Formats: sequence, structure tokens, C-alpha cells
Amino acid sequence: MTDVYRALGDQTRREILQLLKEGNKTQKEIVESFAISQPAIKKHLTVLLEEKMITSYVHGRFRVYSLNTELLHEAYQEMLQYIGDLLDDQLVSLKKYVEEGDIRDD
Amino acid sequence: MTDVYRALGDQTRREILQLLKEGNKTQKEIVESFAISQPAIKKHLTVLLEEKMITSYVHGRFRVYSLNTELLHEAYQEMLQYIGDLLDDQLVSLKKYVEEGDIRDD
DNA sequence: CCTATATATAACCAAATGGTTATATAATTG
DNA sequence: CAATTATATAACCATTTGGTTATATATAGG
Repeated sequence: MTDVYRALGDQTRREILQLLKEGNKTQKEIVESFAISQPAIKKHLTVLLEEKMITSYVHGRFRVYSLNTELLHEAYQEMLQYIGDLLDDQLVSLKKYVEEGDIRDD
Repeated sequence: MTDVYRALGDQTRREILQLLKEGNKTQKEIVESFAISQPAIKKHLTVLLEEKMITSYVHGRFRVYSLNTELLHEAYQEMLQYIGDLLDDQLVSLKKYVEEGDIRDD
């Protein structure tokens, strides 16, 4: 299973995804967009690949990265569902613990 | 600014939120729902409080935790917008790099 | 074919993370 | 008021994370 939270948990990785939204990019182009080193970017790209948020292919001595739109759709659904589920039925549970007697000390 | 990704980045914290969805809970009740120690749970609760995903109040020698529904709505909106933005306009950018000449070696 | 260059990888480091045990503090209750 | 109990906190630890520099590998091009 891909871990959306891991992939999106880092600001740089979120920015890489935003950059790739503009269009596919070589690693070199991505590196040039950030202030951190090539190996640091490479590690972020590896995480994004592991979590399948992006794909890549080799083109000569370049490696080109692209958003994995399909999986982003799934990620989107998963996170939306998670938070969405937290939000409904809140009215039902709001009544608990409003009175002292509601806390059972055992 | 609250960091939704930090808050949701840990499985235990996501489960705590799910538990709180059932209704407000004392720390003791939360601790009993997990296999890890009270201080470990406390740390997760502190993170969730820092990121404002939950609120708490003292009730005697108990501390009661609740979902911060309002902030969860904002988080929901933020993530929705972030991923949503990544997904639209993909068709526009798909044309790049499909031909060799698209890679400029400088 | 040699050089330049894009990428990959190794080795290292500091700080953050997620856990532990032990103990202190504060409030309830018999 | 003493004992119990819920919470808070301190000190510690192993692992992960996000970065670094240095170097190796592979391909393109003059």
C-alpha cells in the first residue's frame, strides 16, 4: 500500500509535485528549482517514486519525472475520505461528557 | 500555521482521531485503547493539540480530549485544494517531453 | 575517444521522531 | 488525611529523516 501521508509529509516533496504539475521535468531541472543538493532531491524523488506519486523514465543521460495522476486521484480520495469520515456524525457525539456524571472513574 | 501533514503523518495519531470521532475521551480512555505507554500517547496528544486538530479541558483529575471539528474542516479544505490543484490542467502539460528535442541540454 | 555532464550512490551527520521506564504532581475518595 | 489514581514530565534510547560532501557511473557530443 502506498503511504500518502509519508509522501506528502514533507514540504519539499509537496513543492516537487507542484513543480511537476507544470509539466514533466528532468532531475537536473528539479534540482535547479531548489536550494538543496542533488542527492537530497534524489532522495525525495525516491520517496515519491516508492509511494508511486510520480513515475520516471530514462532518456539518454537524463531521467524524466512525471506526476502519477492516477495515483494522485486515489490519494486524494483516501485523504478526503479519512477526514470526511472524521467530520460527519459529530453532532451525535457532542453530547458526551457535558455533565460530570458522564465520567466513570473505575 | 497548523501543519495538517505533520498531524496526520502518524498512524497512531490518525487512530486517536478516529477514536475521538466516537465522542470525547479522557486520556486514560485513549491510553487503554492502544498498546503503547501513557507518555507515548501523551506525546501524540501534544502534537495533535499543537496542530490544533483536537482541543482539551481539565475535569477534576481527568483531561478530556475532543476533535476540533472546525479545524478539521479547514484541513479538509486545504488538502482538497492542494491535491485538487495538482490534478487539474494535467492534459495541458502532457505534451511536454514527448519528443527528444524537448530536452534542452545546456 | 576523451571530456563534460546528468545521475547514482556511499558515507557521514545532526536533529526529529516515537518509543521506553521512572517519578513527580494533583485531585478524588474511603 | 492517607491512599489511590490520572496526568505530567524527565531522562533516556534506537531509528528515521533530511541534509551534507565526495565520488562513481553512464551517456552525449566536440
